[in-house]
Amino acid sequence: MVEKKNSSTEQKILEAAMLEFIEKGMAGARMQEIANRAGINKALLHYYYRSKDKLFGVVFRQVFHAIAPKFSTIFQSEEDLFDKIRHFVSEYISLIHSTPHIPVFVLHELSSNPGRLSESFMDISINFDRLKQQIDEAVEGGRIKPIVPEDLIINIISLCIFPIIARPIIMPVLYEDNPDQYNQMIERRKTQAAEFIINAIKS
Amino acid sequence: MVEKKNSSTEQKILEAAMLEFIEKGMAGARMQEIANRAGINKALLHYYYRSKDKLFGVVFRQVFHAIAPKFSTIFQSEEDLFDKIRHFVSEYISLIHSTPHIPVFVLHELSSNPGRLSESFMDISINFDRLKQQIDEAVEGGRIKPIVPEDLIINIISLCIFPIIARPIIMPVLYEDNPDQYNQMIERRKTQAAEFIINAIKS
DNA sequence: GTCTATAAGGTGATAGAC
DNA sequence: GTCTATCACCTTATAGAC
Repeated sequence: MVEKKNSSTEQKILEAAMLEFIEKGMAGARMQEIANRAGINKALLHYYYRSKDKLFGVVFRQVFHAIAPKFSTIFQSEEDLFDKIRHFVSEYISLIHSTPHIPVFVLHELSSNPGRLSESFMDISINFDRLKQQIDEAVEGGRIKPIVPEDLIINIISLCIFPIIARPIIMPVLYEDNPDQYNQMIERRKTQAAEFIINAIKS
Repeated sequence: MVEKKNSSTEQKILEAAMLEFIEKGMAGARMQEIANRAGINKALLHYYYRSKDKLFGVVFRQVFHAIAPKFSTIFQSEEDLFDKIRHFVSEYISLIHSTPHIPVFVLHELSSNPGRLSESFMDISINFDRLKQQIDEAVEGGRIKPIVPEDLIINIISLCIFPIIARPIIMPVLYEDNPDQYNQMIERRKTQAAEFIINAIKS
């Protein structure tokens, strides 16, 4: 109780920093703009977080965790394989669609900063074991066509994320810049993408 | 013939600028570093291209054109639908794999710069008409399951590009940072991804 | 904890000699 | 065409008052 507005201010800074970093990236973000968004002074940023680098580190870790752990949660469940795919695709498209800029932000920073941010997913250790096991069993049982489990997982995630991060290209090229048509496509995918995958693998 | 090294220097600058911009993005790129890479002086950059902004504009347009027009070339051909998919997937994965940082660069810049770069694909006008027509015909003829042509196109492209741009995450998470395993997966995809798609749609 | 003022260094761009 | 030297501005970070 010693610091009244401490926790609140610290939180406001973090939220402002997320918006700024996600939108502009580490190199394009400005400490002044973060301060403006948080409604406080620039010097306070350095009081709570020592430097731009430190602040970015906190933001990146938090942002990455916000979209990565969802894998484990659903993939580890004991649902039937096909239902698990349906479930995951629907949930994950919704999640990514609600924060569509995060994946490109993460990929861009990992690209520009090879190595430096690697620890960010060291501690995540996403667990695909149960899903891989299910896929192997389904292959051996003849329920689905032979496929390398990792390949199928990559296909599933690709079909969820890419249509959302590629919106700036898809919308003008395929939908004449009509946002409604684009959003309808995304809605449709929440069920159709899973059926596409299931058709692709079932024997 | 008035300017001896003109064309050569201008070209060296452009190539150096591509490397720098693709790696660091517009905000992170440094004119000094571009000059270093080109083996010339910083002032020369401004002699040939007026400003960082102009130089970036030239680079972005050229980079975007390098990966976008491939769509039309293959998609417009008169191959059978299934063979066209096989053909495109193989060619496009090879192309993207050879310059894996371009898609994230393009998406990041389009994200940070909503509107400003829109003209870049105004003049491209990728032509999906023939492919869409083929898909519609295959649906009506009962050769493939009902699907919206745009949805199938998005699926195809997603399965080609995402596994490559997500390498910084896929390699540590799925392959324990082993590049060989990752590269084998990409090689496998050149044929397997097309079969995955064809299985998904064929009746 | 929060502010104003300012230091210290980097960056895009130009002037002018060769 | 190509270089060196330099300007003007912007950005991170800190000092110090309240």
